[in-house]
Amino acid sequence: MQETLTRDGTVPLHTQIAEALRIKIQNEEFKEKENLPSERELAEQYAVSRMTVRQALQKLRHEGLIYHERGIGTFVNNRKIDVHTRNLNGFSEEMISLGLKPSSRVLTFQRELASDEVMQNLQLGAGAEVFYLERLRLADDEPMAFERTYLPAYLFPKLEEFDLTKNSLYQVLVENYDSRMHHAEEVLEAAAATKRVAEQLGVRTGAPVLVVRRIVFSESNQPIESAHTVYRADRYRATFYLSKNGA
Amino acid sequence: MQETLTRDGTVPLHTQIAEALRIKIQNEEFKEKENLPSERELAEQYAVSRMTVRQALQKLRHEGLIYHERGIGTFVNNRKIDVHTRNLNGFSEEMISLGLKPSSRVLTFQRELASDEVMQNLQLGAGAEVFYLERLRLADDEPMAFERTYLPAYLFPKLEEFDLTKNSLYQVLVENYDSRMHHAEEVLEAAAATKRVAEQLGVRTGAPVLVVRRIVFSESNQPIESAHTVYRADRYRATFYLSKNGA
DNA sequence: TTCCAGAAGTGGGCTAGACCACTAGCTTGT
DNA sequence: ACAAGCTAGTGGTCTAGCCCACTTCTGGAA
Repeated sequence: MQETLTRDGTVPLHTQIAEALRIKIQNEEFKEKENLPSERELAEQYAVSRMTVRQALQKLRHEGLIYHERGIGTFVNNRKIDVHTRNLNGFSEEMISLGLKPSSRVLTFQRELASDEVMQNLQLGAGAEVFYLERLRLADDEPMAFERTYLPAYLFPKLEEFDLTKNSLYQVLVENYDSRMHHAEEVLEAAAATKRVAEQLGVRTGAPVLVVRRIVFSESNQPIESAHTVYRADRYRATFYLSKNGA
Repeated sequence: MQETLTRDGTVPLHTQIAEALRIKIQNEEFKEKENLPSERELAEQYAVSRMTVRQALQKLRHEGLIYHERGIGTFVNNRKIDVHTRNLNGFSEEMISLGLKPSSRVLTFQRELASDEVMQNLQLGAGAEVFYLERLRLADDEPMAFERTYLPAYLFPKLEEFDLTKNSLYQVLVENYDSRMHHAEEVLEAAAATKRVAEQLGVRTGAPVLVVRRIVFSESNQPIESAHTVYRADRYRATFYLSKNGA
């Protein structure tokens, strides 16, 4: 049973193998035997070295899709479907994955001097300018969150020309500035809605809200965005997946 | 400059190398040149194969300590210190890492029939029994959180004999049942404090609180614990680190 | 029938090479 | 002075093996 891989060097073999296995896992093709073929079997099937197979498996293990048991084999992690694990996506992508229709109402969008807090978050020098974007985020046309976003102005020239009502901010950044987010720090806390936020969200003043502060970094660890999002507690909850050591 | 490793097979070489490099990074020994030696140099220094070095580096890269630039080299990620990233630790460990003194007041500790929700969370069958542990968690002798914990009774016989006022629950589980947590799912939401919780936490009824629901799994993906923790919003915030794809 | 030793199979670890794409700096020719 | 091309060095990928610790199964001895 020879599986075929593209060997023109455009896509690494271990990536192709990982993708192929990921699909088979999603289709539950291993469910009968409850486990994957051994590393040596896979190496033979794909006609690659065992090290390459191990590299592919490691990727899947890191994602929590599979786990190894020494001396026994490799197994599919049949944990309940990730209803929605919070990851490095923007609001739009997140709502879509939840089956909701995202939209935005831009309340403010201007270039301004960075405040001390923003300067520190974005690691900017004194006098640096930022884009300030204030949006009401809707899901199925109902208010879901109130968001304040700061972006270093020098990184995104002419950002003001884009329509952020329809487009995902992250999409604009990737497509027009080739700016990809790589990792982020988030701080979550509970708070009571202030008068202004309560009015926008359509809840009473003092109602509980979930506040998420997020700083997004590029691959070279440069801060790209600093955001402050206030979610309605009755409509939103954040799900995380935690793992030990990561190995 | 030959670095020495223990080669008796007790600790994998790549682990030793990763540890050695981690220490050097923390001591900022690479700061002058701003980068690490090349993989080939490291292989020579430690007298191992380059693949082994790469394995060590991959571990560090996963932790966000370093990053690679193709054709250039490997660099230390000089991001600000992780003040406190939420990870798979219990309350006690978390408070200690924050520099606070943890303690507990056990309000309830009994064996009981699992409710439907708990049954589902812990993947138990009908009629299964669980330990129910209700604790007020203190930091520096001030109320920080109100916690309800459920554990499958069949996994932890005689759990009732331990003093959970002084000891960390996770410590008891590891030391006495060899039960190690491997990963967890957490759901965070904001809420208003109920009367009972408010009294225990010493806040007014309706004050905002951060509710964390956590299910902890073993390495073989078996649910070990289901917890529901209500944190005072004015004393606690949760910090997470998010990364793309994990590669 | 029971028990135990061995064999076979598994993932974990490691080696000593190889070729590739990419970057930066140097050299050389204009 | 400048640009083009070369070269050395880097991480990315891959190979074809090897030994180890561990589990499970199986067949033979007690």
